Amino acid sequence: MGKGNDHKARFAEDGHDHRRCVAEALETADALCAGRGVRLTKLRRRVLELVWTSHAPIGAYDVLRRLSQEHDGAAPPTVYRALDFLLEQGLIHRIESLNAFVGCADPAEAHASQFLICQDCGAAAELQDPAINRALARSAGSLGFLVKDKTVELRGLCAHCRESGA
Amino acid sequence: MGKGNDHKARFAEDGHDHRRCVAEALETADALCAGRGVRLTKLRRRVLELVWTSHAPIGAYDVLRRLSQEHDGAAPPTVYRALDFLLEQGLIHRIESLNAFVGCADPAEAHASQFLICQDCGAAAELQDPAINRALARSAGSLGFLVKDKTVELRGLCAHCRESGA
DNA sequence: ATTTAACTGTTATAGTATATCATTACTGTA
DNA sequence: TACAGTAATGATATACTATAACAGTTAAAT
Repeated sequence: MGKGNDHKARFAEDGHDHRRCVAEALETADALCAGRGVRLTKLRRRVLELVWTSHAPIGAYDVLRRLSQEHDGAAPPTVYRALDFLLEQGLIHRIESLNAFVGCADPAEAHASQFLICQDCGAAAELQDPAINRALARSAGSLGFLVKDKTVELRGLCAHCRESGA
Repeated sequence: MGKGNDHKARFAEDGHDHRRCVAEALETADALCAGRGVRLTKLRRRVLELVWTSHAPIGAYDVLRRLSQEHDGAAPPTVYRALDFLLEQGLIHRIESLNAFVGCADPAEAHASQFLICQDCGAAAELQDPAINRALARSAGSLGFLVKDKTVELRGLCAHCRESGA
């Protein structure tokens, strides 16, 4: 997961080894948190794993349902606190139009990301297209608007679902 | 904890006559709905007026609170149905990152819009920048993704609030 | 005037998120 | 090691957002 080489969207159907993919994300998170002096506790790490394990963006209450199977007394704040930590550390993203969360493909650098969300298979692909960011920055800048945070979410059909379905 | 949508601010158009602005939006809506053969009922029209009057994005339950003052038995479905109709007709937009609704500045043509949302004054300015749409279309198209719906929301500080405050 | 479809009323409930205070666990320091 | 201070988690309650389901009413078109 180097930083320069990952600007292409990847949908779940690409046939990658998702177990390996999750394991790598967790290792990356361990290293990042250690380097930053913040604590990726057992609970937070497990929530991150649950988010990553889901192919598609997953809701907080779905995380809670899974966590509850192994963790007595898990309650909404248990999950939301962990998710908040992971968001702060850039380890996951929140998808506003779905009220759901997804693992960040490139957590080493803070970044505003863009998502392509397939309405058929539910997968979300993360983009970081500089051309989009340039266009947004130009437009906002021309109005004197100081951008602090961006939400860019495109919903539709991924290439795979276009072919196989509709 | 009521969210208080009594925001003063309207950026990009400081000092406009908002009463007039609302009246014009309602007239436009009347004409559009008549032309389309759909019914802008008294209730729907009043909800549209409440959304426009707020000027900053307003939540469904804030609309409900105001509607209840004049309309016995108003309940969540009362408001959500009206909002759904207005969304379908393109008379309002939903802002995903706020769970709130705002009047559409140009309802005559269906369009995906972009928003600049000021975190200080709460106002939302609607953009329709072709350069942003081109960048989005190119990026999605290059991955074979068929875009059906777009959410573009930039949060930060409007020019006015940048100067006067933070 | 009657039929039919659209709209609204009403109650209940699902889904998403946070406030608050008590308790436990970690970190640094004497 | 013992202690104090801070961070994290437990636990309960509640707020906020949205929809389901069915009954009753109104408007439009025959």
